[in-house]
Amino acid sequence: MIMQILNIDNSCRRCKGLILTDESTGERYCQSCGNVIVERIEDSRSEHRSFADNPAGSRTGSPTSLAIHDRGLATIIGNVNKDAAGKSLSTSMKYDIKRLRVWDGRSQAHEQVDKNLRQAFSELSKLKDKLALSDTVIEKTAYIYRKAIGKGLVRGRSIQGVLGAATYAACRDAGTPRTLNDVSDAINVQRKDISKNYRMLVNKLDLKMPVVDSINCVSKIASKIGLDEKTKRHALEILRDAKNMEITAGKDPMGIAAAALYISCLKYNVDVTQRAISIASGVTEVTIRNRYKGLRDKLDLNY
DNA sequence: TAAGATAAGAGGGACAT
DNA sequence: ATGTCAGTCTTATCTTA
Repeated sequence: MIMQILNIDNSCRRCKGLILTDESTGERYCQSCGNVIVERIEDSRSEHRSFADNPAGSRTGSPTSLAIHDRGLATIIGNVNKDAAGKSLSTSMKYDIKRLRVWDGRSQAHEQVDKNLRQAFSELSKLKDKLALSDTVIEKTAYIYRKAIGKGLVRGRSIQGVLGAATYAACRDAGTPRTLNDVSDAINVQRKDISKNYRMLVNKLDLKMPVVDSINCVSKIASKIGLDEKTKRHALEILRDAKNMEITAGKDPMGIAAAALYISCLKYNVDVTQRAISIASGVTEVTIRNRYKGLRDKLDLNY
């Protein structure tokens, strides 16, 4: 329902408004009505294929990325004992090159580390699709994962567990609203493991994580259910008041956002059930009710 | 069928031992 | 390091309108 096929002319089906892309969240949304079209961002980097008028083909080589095990910069020392001019090498030179070759091989393989990265980044590209993550988040995830490997934090833990944690951390850092449950479902690792690894990463790598803002959560939920702009705005007002009264601390931001939206729906007589909001937000109905009660009592709302 | 109530259980932070 | 405690959230079940 909320997902629509993207029009060829890049305009919103509902109101013909211009479609914009939010680089940080990877969401494509309508400029005028806020309707989220599809939560996926295509890789907009240059393509690497040869053209008829450029038979040599590669202009720049493959793009370098942290999310490739060797960053796309692999270099191998060949196995032929010839120099650049094709002449055979001297005996002493052959020896030196042999030594080089050994070390080159070792650095290529990086023993376990390189294997680990290969596997991790293959998982990461699957995650990118499942969670509709932007390139920014992917690079950030790869960066965090590399740091974790470098500190030997992956040893004794599952690759997927740590990668999931790195992904979650990258999302938090980029302000892309993905919950532990989102990541957990996508990578098929128990939520508690991701969360445990996430805290470990934050600790050991001294990551500075911004607190999840319930305001970001509102638009995520609202677009999933397809609520209009007016309802959304009122929910944001409720959130602002709630924050001023300091009744949001220690609560799940997603839960607060869900409750604020629910209240907003009641006010404008929008026919949305707690269940619908619960599914869209990933928090249970009970939690929504609790937050709803809390907000209603503290803010003197009479509906 | 949606909303409200209640209880049991899990996980994590704060704090003391 | 380990244990306890208060507070939060989830799951499950029952009642109410």
